[in-house]
Amino acid sequence: MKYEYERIEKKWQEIWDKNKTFAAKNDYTLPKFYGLVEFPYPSGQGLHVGHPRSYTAIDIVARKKRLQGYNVLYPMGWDAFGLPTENYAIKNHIHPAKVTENNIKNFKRQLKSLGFSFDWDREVNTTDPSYYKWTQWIFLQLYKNGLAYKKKMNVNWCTSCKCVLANEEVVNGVCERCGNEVIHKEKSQWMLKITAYADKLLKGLDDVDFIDRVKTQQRNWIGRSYGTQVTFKTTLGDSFEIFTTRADTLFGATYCVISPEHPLIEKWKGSIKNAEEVQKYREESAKKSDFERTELAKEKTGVKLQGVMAINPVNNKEIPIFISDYVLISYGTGAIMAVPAHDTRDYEFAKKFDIPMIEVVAGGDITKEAYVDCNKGKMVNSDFLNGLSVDEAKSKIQEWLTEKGLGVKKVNYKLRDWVFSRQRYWGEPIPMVYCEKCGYVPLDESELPLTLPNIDSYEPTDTGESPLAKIGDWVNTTCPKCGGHAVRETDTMPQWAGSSWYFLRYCDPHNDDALASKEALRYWCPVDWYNGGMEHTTLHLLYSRFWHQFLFDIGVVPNPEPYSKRTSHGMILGENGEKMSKSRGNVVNPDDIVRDYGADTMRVYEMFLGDFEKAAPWSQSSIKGSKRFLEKVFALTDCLIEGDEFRKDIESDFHKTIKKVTEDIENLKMNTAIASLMSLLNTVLSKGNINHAEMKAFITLLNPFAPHITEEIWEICGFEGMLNESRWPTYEESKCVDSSVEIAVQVNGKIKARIMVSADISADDALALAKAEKNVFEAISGKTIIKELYVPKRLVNVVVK
RNA sequence: GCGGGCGUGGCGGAAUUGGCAGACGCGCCAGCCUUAGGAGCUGGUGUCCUUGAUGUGCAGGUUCAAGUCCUGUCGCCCGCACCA
Repeated sequence: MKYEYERIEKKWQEIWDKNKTFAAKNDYTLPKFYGLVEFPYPSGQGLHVGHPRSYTAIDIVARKKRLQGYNVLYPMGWDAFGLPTENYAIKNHIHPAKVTENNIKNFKRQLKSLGFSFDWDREVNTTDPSYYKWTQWIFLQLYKNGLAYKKKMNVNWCTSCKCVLANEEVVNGVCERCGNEVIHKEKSQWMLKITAYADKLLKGLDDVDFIDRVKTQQRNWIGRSYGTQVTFKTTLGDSFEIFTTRADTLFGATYCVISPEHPLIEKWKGSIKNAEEVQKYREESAKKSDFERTELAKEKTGVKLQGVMAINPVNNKEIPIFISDYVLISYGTGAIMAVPAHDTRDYEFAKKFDIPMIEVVAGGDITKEAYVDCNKGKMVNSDFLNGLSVDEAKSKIQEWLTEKGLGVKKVNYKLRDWVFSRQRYWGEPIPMVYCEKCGYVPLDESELPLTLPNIDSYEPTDTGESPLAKIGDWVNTTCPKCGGHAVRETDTMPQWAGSSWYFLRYCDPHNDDALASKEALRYWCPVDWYNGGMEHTTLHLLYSRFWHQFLFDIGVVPNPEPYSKRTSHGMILGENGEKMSKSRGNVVNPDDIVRDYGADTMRVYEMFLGDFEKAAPWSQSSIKGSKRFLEKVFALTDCLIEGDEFRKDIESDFHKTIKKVTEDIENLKMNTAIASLMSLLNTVLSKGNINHAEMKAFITLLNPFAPHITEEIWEICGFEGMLNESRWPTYEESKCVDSSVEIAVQVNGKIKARIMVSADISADDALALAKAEKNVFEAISGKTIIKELYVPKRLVNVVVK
């Protein structure tokens, strides 16, 4: 019989749709499994072959779990707010809502054509007012708990999107989305106080099963460091604070540096003799974009302040103060003490400005370079610290500073608060109004959702105001507090808002009274397994953990952490090994693959093409291998024979494969799971036929990977019911071993022979058999045996001299 | 610079975690079938000269035994990037 994938796949997709085969049950007594993949942004380009890599992998897990008796929730939805849609809408004069609707339709068709077992009854859409009502509700809770605030600040401004970006959205000084220049602009923005959760976000990582690189990346991003905040007095009679992790080197501090944005400069204006020069430097660094600033990072610049000196608290020596943009206003106190002998940046700066150095840790050669990694050295030139190790000196100086009230222990983070407002149309309106009398006032929860007004023109403005600002009817409103005139906030939320909690909505997607019922959340949360891209580690993944921990703190969700387990897939590259992109012309369209090879082949191929976690190039010729495999599997229906048990001679092959596939799926080793199924198929084919028991086991194991063809074979064979209602096969450990095995015989570690022995042979017998082999006998005769080893089921090694 | 990861046939990749390197697939070669093959089937396929040597980026080391562990070194990828 010919393998007609097109007919078979269409047939089963319709049956699954009609029967709602994969709808999660609302029976909260069953053991549950919640598998999650990142819901896509429905772009105009349609599905990328990268999407199915992640979706197929968790689909395989979900389908296996169902066969193992779990109540499985495997949902799908649309992260549909966002700039590309808005830009497309502007260009083509179609409303973004309409563009979104069309794109979703196309995405949904594509996803369905791949046979994913999503529960389509729970589909969510972040642009649906009944959904973003709850996104806005969460924002109000954040506001009421002091975690949302408005602040005038220097923000990242994308010159092309005409919109503010979060720090996480600026990549190498350019806009993450469009690649255009990002500059600094002073604007008043809504901020979310993610820094208040820095410690919780770090601590939570200890309790979850995330792959290490995700944990490490989040830890580095949060960037906690322990140090000391030290007070430096100045010759003007005032003082300022610096932050250092190396208080032990205080005696080596020969100057201080403050950031160009530091408020002290304004304060000292009257006393600074070179005010003009200083002002010029400040203006220059303000003009620099992030990109320029990092580019120029190699050569240090700065200006010495004339007329004010800092006083080193440990020895009361006067040292100069510089301003330089290598000190960031956003980290620590925006001021540092510089120890050129033991810090490479300070060293470089001191060389350029000819500032003296004092070695305070012996062991390096400071005429050549800064001695930074000096844990082995002893303190010198440091008065009461002399002779101590660095660690000893750290605690001693800390004690001393505390006693004199000159320095306190301090923890600093690299993490910044989250810039939450965007000056664009296609996002959730922020449910706040501004009243002249009352200031910012939150909308009453009963007013939610605050829907986006339907307008004709949503072009961004050059002034940096949201397009919503132009709609008088919408903007002008009354103050919920005093009833007087007020104006609405016209900025919208960033795309990350809707995706920060979507997995909660899947639990109970049609609830009008809450983001989801308590019962549903208690049953389904946390997500048991979440797979997604590494690129979201410090964006979506971190943001959603923050929101979730907050929702836990206010009693909305039952667990502090949203995801028990997080894995990540590698990218699928173009055939030439480069990233797939339109401009490189190496894009593969999933529709073409489904049409030419079938969904099952596509699924098997994407799982077989390499290590799941690593990037792998697409290979059009390799797909054929997966197609051939499925064709051979289908042809098994022509050689089916009776038999309700595995035949003895191939029984262990089946048990071993069941074990391997079962374990490999849990470890995302889909490539080796498929390889073992291919091997088993080859074994069966060499026998010439397959019996009922063997067929059932084989196609059940293959079902999660290739669901359509296996369901069809089940029907052709006349097995009872449907495959998706059957059970995952089990194995017996005792039957996974062969009774006799081939072992290698080595003499001095070199292979001389291979012999068949029974699996439970004794060491003595194995050695005796081995030494009787001709090659072995010749190699050892006349020599002294020093050592004899037998590694059960592996090898024998005879060591001679 | 810091952090994470990786180097195995012509290619994608396996290797029970120290125990027969190259599973499985692609490609390639030969044969069969065919008017034909970008189809199918069978067999072969790390390298080198036949015997049997050799082989996991390179150089050392530990061990009866190293792709796997240790030291050094070279190269590549990802993330962060003046975080004091």
